[in-house]
Amino acid sequence: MAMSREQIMSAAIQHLNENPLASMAQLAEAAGISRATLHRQFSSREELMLALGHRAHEQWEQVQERSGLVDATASGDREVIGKALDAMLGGLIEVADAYGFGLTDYAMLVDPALKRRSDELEEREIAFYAAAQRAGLLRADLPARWISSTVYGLLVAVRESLRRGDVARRDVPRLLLTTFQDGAARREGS
Amino acid sequence: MAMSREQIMSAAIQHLNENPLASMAQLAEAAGISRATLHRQFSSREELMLALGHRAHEQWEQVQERSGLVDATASGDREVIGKALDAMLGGLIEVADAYGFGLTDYAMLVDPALKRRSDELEEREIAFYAAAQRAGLLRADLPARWISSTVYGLLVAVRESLRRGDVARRDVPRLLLTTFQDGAARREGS
DNA sequence: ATCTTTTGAGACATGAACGTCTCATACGAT
DNA sequence: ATCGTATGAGACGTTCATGTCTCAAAAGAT
Repeated sequence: MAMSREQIMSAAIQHLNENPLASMAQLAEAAGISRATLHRQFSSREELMLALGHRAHEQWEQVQERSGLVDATASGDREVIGKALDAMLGGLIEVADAYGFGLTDYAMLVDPALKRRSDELEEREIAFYAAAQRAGLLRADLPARWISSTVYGLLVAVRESLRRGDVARRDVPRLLLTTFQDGAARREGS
Repeated sequence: MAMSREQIMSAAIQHLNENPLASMAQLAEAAGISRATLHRQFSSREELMLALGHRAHEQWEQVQERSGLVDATASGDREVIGKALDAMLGGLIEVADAYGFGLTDYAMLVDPALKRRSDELEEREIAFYAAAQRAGLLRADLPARWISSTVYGLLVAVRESLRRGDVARRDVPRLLLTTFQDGAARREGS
C-alpha cells in the first residue's frame, strides 16, 4: 500500500510525541516505510519538520476560523465572544493533543517563516482576548499577552496530563475551561 | 581564574535556556573555558546534564522545605497551608526561571534516577494540594494531579512570558498567583 | 626562582545521523 | 502478460558532536 505524504506525516507526529528526538530512520519505521521512501517524500529532515510545522499552523488557523474568532473580536458582542472563546479553547485542545511535541519543541521555533506565522496567529488571539476583556468576559487587570501565555501553558499541562494518564480525555475540555476561567481557589460562595 | 564546577554549571544553564540544543563546545565557550577543561570537570555530556538535573531538583526540594510544605500538609490548618502555598509558588517561579530549559527538555525526563526524584517531589506537592482542598483553600472538584499539572503549565507560561519580555519580572508572582487562584474570567462582583 | 598543577589548543578516533545512490523486486495499470 | 513505476534493502560518502590524548604555555604554590 502506498503511503501518502499525509499518512507519513501523521505517523511522524504520533511518533515524535513519544520521542521528540526520533531519527529519520525511526520515523520511517514508525510510518512502515523505508528510509529511502521517506527521503523521496521529504528530501531532508528539515523539510519534514517544516511540513509538520505548517500543518500544525493550518490546523491552528482552522480552529480560529471555525470558532469565528476574528468576527467575534470585531463584533464586541459579549455573547458572541463567549461562544467563540469556548469553541477556540476546545479546538486548541485537539490541536495541542495532536501536535503536542511542537508545543515545546525548540526546532519548531527556529524557522523564520514558521515563527512569523505563529506570531500572526497569536496576535489574533491576543486581540481576541483584549476584546473579551472589553466585553467584560475576561479580567481587565491581566495583560492580554499574559492571558495568551496562560492558555499556552495550560495546553502544555493538558498534554502532560494526557501523556501520563492523569485525567481522562473526555474530562479535559471541562478541566481546562474551568481552570482557565475560574482558577483553582475555592470560591467563597460554594 | 579557575572556573569552579558550580560556575560552569551556571553558565551552562544560562546558555541552555537560550539554546537547548547547544553542543559541548558551545557550552565550554559560554563558560569561557576550553572544551578539554569542560571534559575534565564533566567526563561526558550526559554527566553534565545529570548534574544540572540534580541541581535543579535540589533547588526544587529546597523550595518545598523553605515553604514548609510537608508540615503544612500534615497540619491541615487552613492558614498554614495558605502561607505555604504562596511561598511555594513564589519559590517555584525562581527555580523555573533559572532552570527554564529543564521544564520542557526531553532529555531531562529520560534518566530513571531523575525521573524517580521528580516523581517523588511531585507526589509531595500533590499531597499538599489535596490537603489544601480538604482545608477548603482549593476547589475540591479538580483532581489534585490536574492542579499540579496546572501549576507546571503556568510555570511554562511564566518562562515564555519572561523570555519574550511580555511581562516585567516583578509582576510575575502576582500574575501567576492570581491567575492560578482566580482564573482569567471577570468575576461578577467586581 | 623553581617546581607542580592546571589550562588551552589542537590532533585524533569513534559513532550516529544524514543525504545520495544503485539495483533488484514488487506492484499497478493497461 | 507486459510495461512502467514505486519501493525496500543496503552500500557509500559526508558531516558533526563526542570523548581521548598530547604537549606547550600559563598559573599557582613553595
